[in-house]
Amino acid sequence: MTITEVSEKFDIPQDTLRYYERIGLIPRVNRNKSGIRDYSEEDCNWVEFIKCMRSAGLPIEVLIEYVELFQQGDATIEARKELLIEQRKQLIAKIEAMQKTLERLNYKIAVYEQVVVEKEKELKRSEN
Amino acid sequence: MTITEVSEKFDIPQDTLRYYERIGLIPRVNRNKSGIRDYSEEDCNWVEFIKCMRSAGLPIEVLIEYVELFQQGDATIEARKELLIEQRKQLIAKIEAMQKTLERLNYKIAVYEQVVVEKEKELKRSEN
DNA sequence: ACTTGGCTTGGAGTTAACTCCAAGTGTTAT
DNA sequence: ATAACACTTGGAGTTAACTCCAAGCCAAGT
Repeated sequence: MTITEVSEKFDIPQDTLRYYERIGLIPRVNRNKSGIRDYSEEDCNWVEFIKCMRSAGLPIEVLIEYVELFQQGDATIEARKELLIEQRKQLIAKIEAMQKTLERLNYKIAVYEQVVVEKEKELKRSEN
Repeated sequence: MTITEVSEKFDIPQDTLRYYERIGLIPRVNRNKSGIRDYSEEDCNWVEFIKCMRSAGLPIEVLIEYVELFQQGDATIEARKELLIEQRKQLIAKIEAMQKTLERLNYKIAVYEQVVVEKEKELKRSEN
């Protein structure tokens, strides 16, 4: 797959794909004879995985570490697992905080709705 | 309340509190005769509200707009309500995306756990 | 009176995460 | 063969959201 195809498939700018590769957020992609990137199936899986993790706010730094561990082979399986568990913990906390904020927004919106209703009542009263 | 107290109460750096006020993310706080901030009850409520919304990732830009609308009085109630509804929509989407990522992390961790178990079995076998 | 310490302001600096750009190379169409 | 085009690289620029800093003010303690 060319970079253009991958960019379209995952809706990630080409510059971002190159940037991710440069900083080691995805393993290095193979080039063809003329030096142009040729994404393999596995490369695509990495891109998709990273996109998913980034969209949930996992920091790039941590993901780079994960990729580095992965490239060191089986000896780092335990470390990778621990890294993911730590990130899961933080993700759960973030989701919980957001849920709280959501409830607060719901409440605030409900109050505004009530205010609007009151105003309409007043309006009707004054129309008589 | 002094800025030091507010900073400690909400665990927000003083510089951040000043910054929030400077950019209009919270309404201007009154100063005493010698020009020092004296946070009222309402100021504190704003700080707490903004902290909550920011922690859920609502952009500063949008919150500034909310504060501006608020300061324009009752005529903007409908607009404020709409703004909050839009932000709620986006927050729900974000939470859903994060939940998906969480499930994926759970799955990945489970796989790693499985691998670790397999490795242990192998080890035991080779010990015989 | 003088130092200490917390506060003020406006402005500069930092960090994370892109995003853009210039200069250059290789393939394809005319 | 020459233009058009997609791609390459390394490096510079941008954006959001802080974070730090210098210079100065003012009240309290010695």
